[in-house]
Amino acid sequence: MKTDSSANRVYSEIRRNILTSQLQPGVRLKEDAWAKRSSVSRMAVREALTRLLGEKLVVAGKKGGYFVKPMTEQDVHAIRELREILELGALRLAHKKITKEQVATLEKICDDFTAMTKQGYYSGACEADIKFHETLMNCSGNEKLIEAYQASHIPLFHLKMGRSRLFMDDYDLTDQEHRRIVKALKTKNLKLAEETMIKHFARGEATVLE
Amino acid sequence: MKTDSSANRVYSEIRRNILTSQLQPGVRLKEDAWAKRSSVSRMAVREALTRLLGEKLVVAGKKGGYFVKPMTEQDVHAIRELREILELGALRLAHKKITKEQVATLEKICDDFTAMTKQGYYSGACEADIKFHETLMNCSGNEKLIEAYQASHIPLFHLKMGRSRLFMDDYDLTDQEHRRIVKALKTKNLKLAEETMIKHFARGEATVLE
DNA sequence: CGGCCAAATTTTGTTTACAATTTTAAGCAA
DNA sequence: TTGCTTAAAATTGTAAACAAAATTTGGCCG
Repeated sequence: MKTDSSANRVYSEIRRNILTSQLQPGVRLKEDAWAKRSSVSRMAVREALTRLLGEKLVVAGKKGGYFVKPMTEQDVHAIRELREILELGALRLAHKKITKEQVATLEKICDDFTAMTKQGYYSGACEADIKFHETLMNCSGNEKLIEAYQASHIPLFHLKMGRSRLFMDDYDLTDQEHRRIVKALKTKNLKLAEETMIKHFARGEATVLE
Repeated sequence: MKTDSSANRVYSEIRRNILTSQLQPGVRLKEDAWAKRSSVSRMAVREALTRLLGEKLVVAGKKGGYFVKPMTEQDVHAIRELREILELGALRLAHKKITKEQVATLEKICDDFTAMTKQGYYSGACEADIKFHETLMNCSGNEKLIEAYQASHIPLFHLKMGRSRLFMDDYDLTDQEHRRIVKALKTKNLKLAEETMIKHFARGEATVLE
């Protein structure tokens, strides 16, 4: 498949819409509607939708048709558990092989996070938060682990988290915890990094459940 | 998509062929050839292939066409690491919530494994081995974790392992380790279960690298 | 003999058309 | 109004046809 094929274009467009919650879970994705909207043939849309089916971003109705995959409360909890497993795993791998440059990148992201929260750019801060964790995953150096992380659709989960994070206190704590994790990695203190990350996630869940 | 649609049929067929290594990594999957072979239209095959693209079981060539995803030596290592992360995570969750019935199921699979190795059914034993680990994942009760495990295409990895497992000694050790893990879960000895599983995987890698 | 160019073939990308199914809407009687 | 039946519309599933691109083939020249 060439990267500029029409099927690929509409695939990217629908995917982005789902991942940014422009498309609500459960809504039906009509082939003709997307074909007209994206100025491609209906078959291109079909291809895009079956590909997203493979990625488990959409589900197929028993009587035909595709729907944005719904996310239950149970899913939110399951994804949080999975995220913890994957990120702690990545942390242990990163601890062994992280480079100075990678540490610097993480520190830069922390600074960005701080700056944006101070100036009231909360969506931007949320993006920096996501980026922090993605970068940490990359530091694991394990391509399959990174794939698994991406396939678990953290952005969707993170959005749900982000919505409930309304207070300034939470941003400050998040910032401190991120920085403590980086520092622990820098000083090869795996134990501290692990403990901080576990607390980080636990607090995240508590915040959501409030 | 109805479950008996032609696209779904050919999807299942190609998928099974990849997962059982009937189709070698890297080979090109020609639409017309599969259309004739499966007596469906070419578009149905295209759908199947794009869905498999979403599942990352095939890759798209830059100049078009689909190919069975190749697996490098590096991938084998990465998947082993990922597997360890996911299975240890599942073990910790299972430790908290495993039922008597689930323990019994695991014990039954161990017995099957023993019986088959004794009688020389080594492919069967390999299947029982895969089943043991899949069942363990199920005991975690975390649907997303199970999905991640399945999406990591362990069967392909396991086949590579299985090929190198030529000696009877290895089957015996595998059997013992499986049983020790089940016993540890039964007696709520998480520490022992973890240690045994870590050793189990370490030995697995060593066997392959020989 | 080997490399290179062009024609022929194969293969994929895209569109259109049609059939089958499902959903929606309308009419009608209780 | 409500529930049922049936017609109409919308939507998906399937196939065929065509265009574009890539691959192979075969011959030509050095």
